[in-house]
Amino acid sequence: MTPVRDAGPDRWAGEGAGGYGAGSGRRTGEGSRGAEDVEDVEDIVARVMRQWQRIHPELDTAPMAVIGRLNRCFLLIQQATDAPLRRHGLTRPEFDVLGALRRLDRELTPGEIARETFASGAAVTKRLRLLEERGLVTRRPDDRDRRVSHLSLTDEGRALMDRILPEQVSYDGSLLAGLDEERRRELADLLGELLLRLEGQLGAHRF
Amino acid sequence: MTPVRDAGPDRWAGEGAGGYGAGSGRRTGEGSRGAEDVEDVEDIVARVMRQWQRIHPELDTAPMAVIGRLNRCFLLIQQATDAPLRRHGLTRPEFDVLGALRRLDRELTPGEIARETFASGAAVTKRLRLLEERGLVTRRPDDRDRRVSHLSLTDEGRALMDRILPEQVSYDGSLLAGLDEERRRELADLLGELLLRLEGQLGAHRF
DNA sequence: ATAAAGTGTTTTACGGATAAAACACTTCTT
DNA sequence: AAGAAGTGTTTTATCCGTAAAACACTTTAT
Repeated sequence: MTPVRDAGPDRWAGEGAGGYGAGSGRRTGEGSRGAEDVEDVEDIVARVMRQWQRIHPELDTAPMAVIGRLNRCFLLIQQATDAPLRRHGLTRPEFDVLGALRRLDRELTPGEIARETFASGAAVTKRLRLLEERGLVTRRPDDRDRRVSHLSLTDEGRALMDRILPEQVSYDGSLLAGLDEERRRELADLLGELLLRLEGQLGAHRF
Repeated sequence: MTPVRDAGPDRWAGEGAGGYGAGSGRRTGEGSRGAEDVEDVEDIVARVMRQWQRIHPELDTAPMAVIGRLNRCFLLIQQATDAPLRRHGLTRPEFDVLGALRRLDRELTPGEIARETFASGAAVTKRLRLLEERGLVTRRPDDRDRRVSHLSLTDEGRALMDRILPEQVSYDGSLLAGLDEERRRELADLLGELLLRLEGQLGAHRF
């Protein structure tokens, strides 16, 4: 299972540089030789930072080094990981819904699913309709409160999820293959710290 | 300039957990005390990993620690940084177009802008129309090849960009405020390494 | 008991992005 | 000098997500 592109006529990347414009894919090096570890190759974000530095020499572009790269990594990873999902006929948001139902391993209301997957109620309504039509989830009315219903995976939905998840995780692992064990751990830790801070600052309004 | 939420009736986060479902914002700790550094608070991704571990004890969830957090950080940051842009009447993709024109500091064709901002040609066409109508960019026909035109910033467009960019960068800096200098550098380095590998694997088809 | 307020979900209107097709040229080939 | 291929850009049809409104209740207050 090798990470390959998804292709598509007009499109190639996942839309939106996200950061400060990102850059073209053209590499700096000349004739591409074997796997000679050149070590002075520049990633897209470094190139963009250099461009900005030239225009605004007084500007401290340091934040781009983190945020820009985060954006760009996300976009590349997102694009890569969407492909295997699509092969199973699922979009990522749909996968997220099924995933929430599977990992919490109980019935969920549409509202709970929305909160769990960080989606709007409206979006969840639509996804559930589709997933229900495809026989992956079922709905059971609440008998106390007739506004709400309880959703759960069908046997087929659960089977699909149990088939896809390990694939997806190991595919993700292959994307990280370039980094050794130690660095992956460091990266995970640093991102975890950042995430915790961000949740504190930005996610404060969720409770 | 404090990082605040964007609000919006139905919505709150930026849609799409991106990863393996992410989790609700409910913190694990009990009564929220002062700023006592509890240190054993769990981020959303850790919670989700724990949930999966319970369902599939044999599954190696390690990749989620990186990819899931990357996704989640991206989403939170994206949501946060879009707000100041919107206050200037710009969407992020529009900002990316203006940014490309500013930092490359020369005329660009629609195709070049598309490659530079990782957008589809169709999307760029629309954005350029809007930006042109707003007087932020101008179009000059090529006189060799009548298919192409050359775009550049108007004085107003350049002024806007020069006003916004430092704001945006320092805003981004404030999002990273939780991490000390050393960790920011480490994070930038690790992400840079990852990005380079990803570009090699996934971006191979761009040249 | 009834009205007012609140909550959970769905519907509607609309904007933005995409894939594919259509255009409008330019550049090769013979 | 045509005709065929290729290239850069725009248009079209369609999908998907959101914000806001609408529903369909339940709960609270009087």
